[in-house]
Amino acid sequence: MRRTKEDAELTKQAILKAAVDVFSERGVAKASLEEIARRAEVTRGAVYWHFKNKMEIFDALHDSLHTPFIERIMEGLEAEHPNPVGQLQELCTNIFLDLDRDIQQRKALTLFLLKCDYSGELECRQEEQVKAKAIKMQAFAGYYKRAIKLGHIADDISAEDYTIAMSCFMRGVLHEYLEAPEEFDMQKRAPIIMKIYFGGLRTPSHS
Amino acid sequence: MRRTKEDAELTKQAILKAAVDVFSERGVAKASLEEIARRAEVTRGAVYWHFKNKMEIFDALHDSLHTPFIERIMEGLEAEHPNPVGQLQELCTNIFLDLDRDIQQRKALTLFLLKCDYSGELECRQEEQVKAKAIKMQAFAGYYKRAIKLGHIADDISAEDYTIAMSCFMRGVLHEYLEAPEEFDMQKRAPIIMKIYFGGLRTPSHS
DNA sequence: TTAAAGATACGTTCTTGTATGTATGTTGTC
DNA sequence: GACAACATACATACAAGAACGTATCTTTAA
Repeated sequence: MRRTKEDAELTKQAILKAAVDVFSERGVAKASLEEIARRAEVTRGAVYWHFKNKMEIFDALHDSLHTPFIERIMEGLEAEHPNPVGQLQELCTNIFLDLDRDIQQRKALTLFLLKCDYSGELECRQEEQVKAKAIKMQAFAGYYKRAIKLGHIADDISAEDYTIAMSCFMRGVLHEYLEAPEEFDMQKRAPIIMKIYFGGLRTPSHS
Repeated sequence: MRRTKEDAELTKQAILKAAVDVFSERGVAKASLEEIARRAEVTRGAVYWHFKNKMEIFDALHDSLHTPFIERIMEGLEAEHPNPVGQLQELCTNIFLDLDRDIQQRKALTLFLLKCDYSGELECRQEEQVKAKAIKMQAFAGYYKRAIKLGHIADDISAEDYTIAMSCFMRGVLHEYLEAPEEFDMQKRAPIIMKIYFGGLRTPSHS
């Protein structure tokens, strides 16, 4: 038994770690607190001590794993770059290369994208996602606006549409990759498919 | 009570229709057969008469809705076209425009992509998906091979990579759209984002 | 000693699968 | 074409298990 505050924190982290595994294997809906507790080598009593219910565990995971991922994306966009499209391409490539190396982060993202549906109880969570997404989209759009102004990309399409298209592409890559990471060979493929996507955007004089 | 063969078929269809709704609202995992029966205005007895269990209902839905969708994609690719990339662009655009008009099909696709996770019992189903996908990818790759041979697109990238990139893009569009169909405005947006993606692929002399 | 940290025990709800009942169609036979 | 014999198409009832949430111990750090 763990009784110090530090040990209690360890227990909590063990529960969260076990939750990631069980959620991943069974899917969030069919995961039972009993199995999570067993994997963390505690009883359900400990789980209920640290968390109100399954959703609160999910929330805790979301905050500790998904949110940082989004923030990291934002972060990379802060510096003003002379070649916005090139910067986006590089950023996106690196995001996927890094993701391919970080198993823990990959597990978490798989969870949020593939292993749960946001209907019913989790519906409320989606609103926050929408809000966070709007901010992200705005940041991206800023870069496309600059690219248009600089004449790097065609100006008969709005920055918003460029952003949406890119967002779709990124999301699709994420899904295809996470569904079968071993077969995707991200290290080799990321630079290529990013080149296919972003390389095509530039006007002939700037490619 | 319905007793003739025709009426029994109506009952079965009613159950399937109800299942789509309940699956969509609760998610596949948390949907109960009791609720499906209630919506179809029958009892669980009827459900168990027509289907062995929840998974068999899911399979029936999958066969009746997802498979035709895939076949339709394949179909459009049979005719040999002088401008493969243009044909792909048109096909993809039309797929999304049609999907935006067909609520029933949209509901079903939402189900398979957003409302269920394929871990646990549904895992076996994924193998079929993988097989079907391989066939689809091969068909698509054929078109890119032709485009490369015709000099329409850069030849320093393989047809397979072009296909994967496209597949990612399409999937991303699907997800982004299905997550909030009302806000996406597919009718206006589909031609634009397809132009962004496919327009960029062509070599300067062929755009 | 007292309150945090967790184990144990219990009651309840939900869902599933199956067993059984029953009214209605269907088919073959004379 | 009518009626027995059977199959269909459900409804109802029941048993069993899983999972949940809570209430009640137990132990130990502070």
